[in-house]
Amino acid sequence: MGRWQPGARERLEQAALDLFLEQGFTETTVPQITARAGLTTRTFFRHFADKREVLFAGEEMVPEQVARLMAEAPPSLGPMELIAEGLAPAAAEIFEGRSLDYLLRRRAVIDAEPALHERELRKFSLMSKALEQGFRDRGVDDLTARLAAEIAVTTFRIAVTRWLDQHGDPDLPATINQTLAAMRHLTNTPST
Amino acid sequence: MGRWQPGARERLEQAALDLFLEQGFTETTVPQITARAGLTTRTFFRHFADKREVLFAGEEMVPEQVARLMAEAPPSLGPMELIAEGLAPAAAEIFEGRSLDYLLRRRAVIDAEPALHERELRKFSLMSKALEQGFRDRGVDDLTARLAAEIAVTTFRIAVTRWLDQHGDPDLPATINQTLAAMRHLTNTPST
DNA sequence: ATAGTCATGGCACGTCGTGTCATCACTATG
DNA sequence: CATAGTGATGACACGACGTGCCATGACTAT
Repeated sequence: MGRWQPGARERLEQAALDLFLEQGFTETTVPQITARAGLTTRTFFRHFADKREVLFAGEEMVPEQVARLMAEAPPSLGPMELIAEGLAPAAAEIFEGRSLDYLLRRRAVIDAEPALHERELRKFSLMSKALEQGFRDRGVDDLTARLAAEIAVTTFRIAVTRWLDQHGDPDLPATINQTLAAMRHLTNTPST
Repeated sequence: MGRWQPGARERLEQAALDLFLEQGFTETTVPQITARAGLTTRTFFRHFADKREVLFAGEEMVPEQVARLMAEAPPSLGPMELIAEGLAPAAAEIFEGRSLDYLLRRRAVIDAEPALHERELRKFSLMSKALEQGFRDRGVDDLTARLAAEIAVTTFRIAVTRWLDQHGDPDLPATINQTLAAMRHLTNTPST
């Protein structure tokens, strides 16, 4: 036993998600969240930079995870090969420990609130920055690194959306492969 | 002469951009902006939904512009052809009337403030939604429409970044073409 | 024991953004 | 000329957000 009830951060996340689902993000105040978690308002802002961040906890490690996975990959892989091979493992690591149900409820809250969508876009932007740096570290030129990073994130985002739309079936790796195949088919269309 | 000094909105935009450059976004308060524009705080929020929006005025018409341009394009064009032909004209219309200097100063402010970057990402997201709908209206299937929309926006964003990095030379249409060519080259790389 | 550490509580405060009503110049209609 | 209507702005109160600062109190190390 600790000096305080342990798991304050997790209690805040749980209380916040529940309240957002019950009565909406805007209608939920920080004091309401902390009251349900048995804490005070000031403590909330010690754990999360702002009210929105409570839905994105744990994602601050994504850039580091991406950097590590890219550094571990065989140096011989080109950008598109790395995307094709690395996206599914990366997704598995990012979503590790979170249930499909949690992801669906979280998405429902985010989709209902433009301010939360904004924050989610920023998280993907940070992920893209990490990918871009990873590609550069592998010797890819600046423009290609930037493009490959954006392609990877876009494929990831669209695949996850489709995967959640179908409640997890087919599985995420298969959906990623389908999405990537569609991307290649589209961009390989002749311009004439 | 009107009953009030005309151009309140424009005065607010100008005062805000100047103050953001002088002392930063966070350090600038809305009363400071309105004082410089000769207005009151309440009036600021009648013109802009929040403090960040003052930097994105006029962009609310982008989705409609995109929809119109896509509807006017020859129906025979496939998604990638439409992107290749339509991106430069779209960019010209979106940036019409804004000087390179204005775009550079605006970007400097946005890049210095994550909250503003978030808002910019949301604007691009809305542009993507409009593109996606436009592709669907042209008979493109859902997945391809989504992918094509994201490809278009990504190409647009990266090209504009590169164009501004080089202070406008080469011109934007040429930079768009280069960026799109690099995108095709990357995605056409064999996976083996 | 005693000092140090660290998550939390409590409080004050500035800023943001909204609801509400008043003002006041101009416009339309008689 | 008179009167009612319109629309942008002013003025004020208020709740919520987010931060700075100091106090508390339980655990830890020596």
